[in-house]
Amino acid sequence: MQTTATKTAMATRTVSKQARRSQLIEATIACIARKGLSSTTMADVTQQAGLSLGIVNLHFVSKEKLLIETLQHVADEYQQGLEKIYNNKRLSVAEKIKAQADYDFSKKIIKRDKLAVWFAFWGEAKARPTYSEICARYDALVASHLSTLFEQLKSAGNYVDVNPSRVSVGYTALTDGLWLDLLISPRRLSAAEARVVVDDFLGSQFPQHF
Amino acid sequence: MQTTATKTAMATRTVSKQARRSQLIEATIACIARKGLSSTTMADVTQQAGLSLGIVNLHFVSKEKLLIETLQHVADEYQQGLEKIYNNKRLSVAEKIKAQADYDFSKKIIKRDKLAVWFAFWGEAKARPTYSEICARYDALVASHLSTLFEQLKSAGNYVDVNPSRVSVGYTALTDGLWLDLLISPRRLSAAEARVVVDDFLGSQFPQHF
DNA sequence: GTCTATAATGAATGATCGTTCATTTTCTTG
DNA sequence: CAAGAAAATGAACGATCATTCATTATAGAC
Repeated sequence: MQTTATKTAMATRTVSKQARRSQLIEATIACIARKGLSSTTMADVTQQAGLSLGIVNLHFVSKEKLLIETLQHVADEYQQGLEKIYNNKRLSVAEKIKAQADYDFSKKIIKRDKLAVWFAFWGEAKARPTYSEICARYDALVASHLSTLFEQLKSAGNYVDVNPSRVSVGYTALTDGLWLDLLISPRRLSAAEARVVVDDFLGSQFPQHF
Repeated sequence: MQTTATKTAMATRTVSKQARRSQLIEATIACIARKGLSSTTMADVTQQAGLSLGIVNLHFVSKEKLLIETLQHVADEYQQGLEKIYNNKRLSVAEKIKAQADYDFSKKIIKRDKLAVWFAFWGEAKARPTYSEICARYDALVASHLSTLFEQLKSAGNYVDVNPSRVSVGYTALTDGLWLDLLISPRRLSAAEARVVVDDFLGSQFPQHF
C-alpha cells in the first residue's frame, strides 16, 4: 500500500482527478457566463466539458457542491494575485495600492466570464449562507490589507483628514460598482476608463501620492 | 357599452386588477429577498400573497412576466423618488446632489428587500436581455441627470480638473458598491457610514460645495 | 332574487432536471 | 497479456415546478 509503485499510481490518479475537477469548474464558469446561474444545468456543464452526464456527481457529489467550489475557485484566483502584490517587498505602500488598482482592472480580472460568476453568486448570496460566507471572507481579507496600507500612507504623508478604513470601504465599493458597470453596460464604460475613475478617487484622497 | 354605468364598472374592475397585481409584485419581492430569485416558486409567491396557485398566470400570464414587472416596479419606484428631486426648482445644483445622496441611503431605499431584488436581477442580467434592458435604461437616466448636475457644479465653482461624466460614473459605481456591501455584510457597514463615504467622495471632488 | 360575467381556485398534467447505478471503457499491476 | 480496479457513461427514475382548465365563488345588472 505504501510501495513506490502504488504511491506513483495514486499520485497519477490524484492529478488526473484534480484535472477533471478543474475542467468541470471551468465549464461551470463558462455556462454561468453564458446562461446565468439559475438556468445552468448539469447537462449544460457536462456537455460544455465534453464529458458525460454522471461525471459531476462522481467528482463533486452534487450540483450544489460544484457551484460552491466554483465560487471558491474564482475567489481564490483573485486573492492569489493580490497576495503576490501584498507580499512583494520591493514595492512601497503607494506602489502596492497602485499595483492593486492596476490588477483590479487588468485583462486577467476583467474577464466577462469571471465578473458574471461574481455577480451571479452575489445575487444569490443573501439566500445561501455558504455563498455569503465565501464572499464575506474574501471581502474581509481585502478590507484588512487595504486599511493597513491606507493607514501607512496616512502617516507617511501627514494626511490629517483621511479616515483609512473609510477610504478602504470606499475603494472596494467603487471597484465593485465599476465591475458591475463593466459587466452590465460595457458599451458605456471600458476597463481603461474605469481605471482612471479609481485613480481620480485615490488622487483626491492622497494627492501627494497619486 | 359606453354608458356611465358600464364605465364605472370597468373602472372598478380595473382598479381591483391593479391592486391584485401590486399585491403579487410585493409578494414576489418578499420571496426573492427571503429565498433568492432562483428558488422562488409560484407556490411561494401565491402563498405569500395568501392567494391560490393559479392566480399569477391569470394576472401576469407567466412567471417570467411577473418577474420582469417586479424588476420594473422596483426600478420605477426608485426613479420616481429621483425625479422629484431633479424637478424640484427650489433646490440648487449642489442641494440636488446632496438630496440624491441622502435619498440613496435613506430608509426607504435601503430596505434589504429592495436591495436583494436589485442584485438578484443584476446577477441574472447578463443572461436575460430583458433584465439587462431595464437595468441599462435606468442606469442611463441616472447617469445623464448626474452628468448634467456635475457639469453645472463645475462651471459654478471653477473646478478645472474635474471631469463631470467621470465623476458621474464614479458616483453611481460607488453607490452600487456600497449597496452591495450593505446587503452582503450589514455587520461591517451601516447606511449612515455609507452615506459618509459618499460625502467624502463628493467633498474630495467639489471641496467648495460639500 | 335571478342571471350573467368575471375572478379565483387547486387538482391534474407535462416538462425539466438532479441524481442513481448497472454497464462499459480505460488503466495499472504482475 | 490477463485480471482487477478505477473512471466514465448515459438510460432510467423520481422530485420539483410552471402551467392549464374544469369547477366554484363573487359581484354587478335588471
